[in-house]
Amino acid sequence: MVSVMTEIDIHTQILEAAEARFQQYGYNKTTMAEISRDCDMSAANLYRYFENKLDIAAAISQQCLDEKELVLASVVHDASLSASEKLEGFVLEVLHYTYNHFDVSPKLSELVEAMSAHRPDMVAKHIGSKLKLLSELVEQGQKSGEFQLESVSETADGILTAIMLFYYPLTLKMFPLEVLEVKATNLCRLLLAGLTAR
Amino acid sequence: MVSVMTEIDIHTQILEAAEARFQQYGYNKTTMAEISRDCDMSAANLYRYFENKLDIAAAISQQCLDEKELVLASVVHDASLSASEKLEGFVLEVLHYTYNHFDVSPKLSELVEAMSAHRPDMVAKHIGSKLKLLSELVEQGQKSGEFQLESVSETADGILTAIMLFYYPLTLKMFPLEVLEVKATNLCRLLLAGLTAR
DNA sequence: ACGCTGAATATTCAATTAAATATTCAGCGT
DNA sequence: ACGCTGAATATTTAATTGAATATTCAGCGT
Repeated sequence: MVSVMTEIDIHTQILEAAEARFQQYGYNKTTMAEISRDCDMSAANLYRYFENKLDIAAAISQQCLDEKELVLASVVHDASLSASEKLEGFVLEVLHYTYNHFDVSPKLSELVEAMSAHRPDMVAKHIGSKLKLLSELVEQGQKSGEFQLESVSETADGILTAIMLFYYPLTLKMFPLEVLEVKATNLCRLLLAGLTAR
Repeated sequence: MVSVMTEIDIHTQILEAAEARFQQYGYNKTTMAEISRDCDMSAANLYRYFENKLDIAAAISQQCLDEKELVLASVVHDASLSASEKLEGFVLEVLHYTYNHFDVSPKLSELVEAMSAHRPDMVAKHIGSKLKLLSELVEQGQKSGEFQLESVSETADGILTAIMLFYYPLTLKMFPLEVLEVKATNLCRLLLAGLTAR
């Protein structure tokens, strides 16, 4: 039992050390030796807890995505918001989350690159989660009579397609945040005009 | 007069030779020597007609964008289409145009990269043109009573934001064409639901 | 036996240099 | 003088190799 506890601790210890390094120096520039040193162990010992460096990055990235999904879920499940407010909150949350991530610690984009290249399933799963959340949101709006639409899944897919722009760092660097916020707001108004029952 | 004619011919001769090379081997791999050889002249002589290699690429890219804008304009100005049909045509045209470009001759993406990196104004101008076309489309729909909306410019901006996805080669390679077409259709339905007067 | 390490090996990265290419220019033929 | 070229120069790309890093593994201490 004690050994199990210890293993879990070491896992998280490694992840925390690695995350700090990735954040400050980026995925590519941090070495297994540095991570192991931060944990007072040999580099070889890291491999008793993770298959390889990419798996460490994947675990950290997964935490990140889980956290993001949690934030978005809290918007979708916030009982104090109307469906329209939820949609706008969802879109702005996506924009701000992505924007802050690449503004505060641009080094983390290396993690995105690595996962996109070597763990495409993870990215696909995340997209699926967001699609599910949007479906919930749309269905709630429909059930409450606030929205009026033909197909929940097609509508959710359409919304996700429309907000894809806010996931691309390239685009996000083309405009200042205020402009992006205006674009997000314009887009929401457009979408809501079609969804809202009249 | 004869010399002027000749100069124009040489210009187009160079552009055609370069375009063929760029299409087959890509921008990066074609050399000024090869282009000049195709035109039966020295490499030095190319510089009497274009400042540098990038300018040749820019001229070709501009032709390409002009052509694309012409196609989109023909959709917007097609009197036989309703405003809704124009919007759907516009979106599908963008999708197909981009898709075919990178499917038929993926090497041309090197031109896009080069222009994005070194001629950002060109890209911005093209976005502006599309925004103008969408504004026309929206305004026509409003004038005819088919659409009902608050602001033409904000609506056009929202639509352009929503269809940005269809400009990114990365995204286009994530899904097969049929899936993209479904996404485009879903998106159009969503947008039109909000625009169409009821 | 378990959890770890140091040293060995395999892979990746980075600095160096050689080669290819872009660009310039003095001067040739008309 | 005009339109062009070959050769010279500047810049970029590609190949090489040495160093750094990831990964493996035999074996040590408990």
